[in-house]
Amino acid sequence: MHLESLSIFCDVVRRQSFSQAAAAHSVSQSAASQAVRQIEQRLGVLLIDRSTRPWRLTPEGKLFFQGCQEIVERYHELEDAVQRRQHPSGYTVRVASIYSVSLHDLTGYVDRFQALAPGADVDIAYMHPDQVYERILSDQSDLGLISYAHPRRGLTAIPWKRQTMAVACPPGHRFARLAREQGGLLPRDLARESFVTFDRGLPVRREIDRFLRRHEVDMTVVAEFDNIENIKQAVEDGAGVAILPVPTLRQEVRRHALVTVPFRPSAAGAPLVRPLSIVHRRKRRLNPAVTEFIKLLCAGDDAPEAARPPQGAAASATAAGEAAWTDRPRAAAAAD
Amino acid sequence: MHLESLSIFCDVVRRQSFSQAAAAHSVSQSAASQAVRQIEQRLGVLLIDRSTRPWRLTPEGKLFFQGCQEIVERYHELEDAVQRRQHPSGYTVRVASIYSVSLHDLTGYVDRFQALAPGADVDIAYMHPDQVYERILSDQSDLGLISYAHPRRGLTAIPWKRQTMAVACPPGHRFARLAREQGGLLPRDLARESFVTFDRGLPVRREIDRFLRRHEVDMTVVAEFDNIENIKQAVEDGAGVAILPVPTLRQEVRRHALVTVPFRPSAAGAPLVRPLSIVHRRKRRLNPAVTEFIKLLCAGDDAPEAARPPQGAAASATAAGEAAWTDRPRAAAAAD
DNA sequence: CGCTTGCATCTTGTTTTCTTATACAGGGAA
DNA sequence: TTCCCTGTATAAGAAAACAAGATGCAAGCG
Repeated sequence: MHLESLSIFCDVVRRQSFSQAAAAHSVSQSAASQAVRQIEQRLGVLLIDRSTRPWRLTPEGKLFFQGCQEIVERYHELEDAVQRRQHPSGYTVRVASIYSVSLHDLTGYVDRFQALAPGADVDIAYMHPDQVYERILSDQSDLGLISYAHPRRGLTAIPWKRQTMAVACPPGHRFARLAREQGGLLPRDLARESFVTFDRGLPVRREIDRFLRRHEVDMTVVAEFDNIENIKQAVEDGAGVAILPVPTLRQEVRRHALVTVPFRPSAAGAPLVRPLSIVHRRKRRLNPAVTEFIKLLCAGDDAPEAARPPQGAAASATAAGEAAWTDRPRAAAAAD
Repeated sequence: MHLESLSIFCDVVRRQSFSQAAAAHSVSQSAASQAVRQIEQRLGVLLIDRSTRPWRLTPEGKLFFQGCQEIVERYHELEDAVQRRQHPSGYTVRVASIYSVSLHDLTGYVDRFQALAPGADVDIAYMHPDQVYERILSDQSDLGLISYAHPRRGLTAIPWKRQTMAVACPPGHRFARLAREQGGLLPRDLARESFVTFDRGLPVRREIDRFLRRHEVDMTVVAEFDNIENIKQAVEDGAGVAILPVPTLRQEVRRHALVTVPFRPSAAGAPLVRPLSIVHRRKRRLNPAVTEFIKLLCAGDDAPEAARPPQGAAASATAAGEAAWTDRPRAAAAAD
């Protein structure tokens, strides 16, 4: 019997809901249903009486639930204990992040985390996305922060933030005035504008192109880079405008080197956002500090900038890791 | 994490041997090795220090072993408790057996079992092998006793007995004298003899034919039946001789209706035996009484007749169910 | 030294499990 | 009632996990 199945069963009982338990365990509702059924079949006993609505535990179900709960808990404690013995005291959470997750974003979390878990330490390193994947897979880091996370063999990703993207231009650009006067611009205002953007093949570039195509806007690409810093520099130098995640422009905006011009809400389709994800090794138990840190990252969406969806969709955030995708074979890494 | 893996780990530790633990759990040594390794990988901790010989538990391994042992045990007790609640008291072990496992064989076991477990009851029904499979799969019986068990979807078989086969003939037959004078006959003595045997297509028939072919003996088949009773009757009636499992001839020998003539040990290949197996539903927890009964059947090889291999090969018989095969898709059922 | 024993690893075929899509049932609203 | 909505079960196909056998490798032993 799979301990994970037992855990799901317990969660189903506690929440009185298959679907919620499934979400909390990052599996489909179907999988939760099947997990419970599998236990029942193995035991040859009905644990849940589904004939009544809402369903209830059978007497056997109650008995099993109580025992299960304790067994699952004990096992988790055992794993903790074993891992704790290895790293005798004070965990270090090793985070590998892409450059463009600004330091500023993270320090807040780190401070809160260290307040929360005095013994623990967070060690953040910034690097190219390929290296992030690399370090996670080679177990040099516990967590990775990347954008447009692409499922990969041996990795699990948890959605983290969705950064809205906006047009960046020099303060003197006509768009800057447009932003002041109208509060933003429409996609079609970009038509035939000089455009500094990402290399083809990067996921972010594909997203931007899709966005422009959707709005039937044709821009003039004057330069392509594989990283945000170069793009910002080019825009500062007057090469043209760019579409970038707003939070990455904080510094330049503050020192008035660049201006962000948001898109005004437009009819056609979703706004342009850059999804950031937390990735970690799959099939690998994360130590308690890491789990805690993930929980903090996800829960603490009272974070400064992240563009949150208006409401809803945030429901059922319980365990860190709900709604994670897990890998699928083969994927091409890409910088942005 | 698979509870079975934890259980294997515990067993590996207790026996200080991967291979023995594997055998006790009816899996390959490879599987045991991988199970332990999987735990280690998940924990990111080495449980067994393999650098020394014999290997030893690491400190983490010791810790984990202690906890594991208790968790596994607790879970088993929980399953027991849940199942016990369903069948409030006194189990009935429902056995479905082919006709040719003589009643006599079983009553001894049943008596011993009832002495051992006063509350329990054994309910044996005799039927055609197809029906045995049927009843097991449809959960009408807990255990099945069949010969030449063929892997089937959803079934697990545990080797039980190996009945030596011998020639059966009427007391007046020349073979009877041969048996008295020489203690048995050689396969080639059968050449051109009138032969009553099983239907083509039955596993037992194929075995017999293979045996005769191996010894380059050509017999004259005068009748074919799909069951032992008819064959015995035909031999009694003087239709010819037959090759049958010795234990199935007990009654006829006692009342001097038939004589068994064993084969004298001969060079070419193994002796002719009929393997009997205990089958049960796979992926299904057997209740304690059933487990106990299986253990009794397997351990109690102090049984009257079964032809045991001289020595060795009986090693490592610990848990009931060592060296069981588990199903493989599709199989043709056959009577014998 | 070569042999035997015991564990690890690789490969391969099968089984299991997961996901998506869809069906179905009960409860509530129109 | 009838329709819709919510929540769970089921089906089918795809993906992952698993197990067995073959083989490799290292240590003990004659």
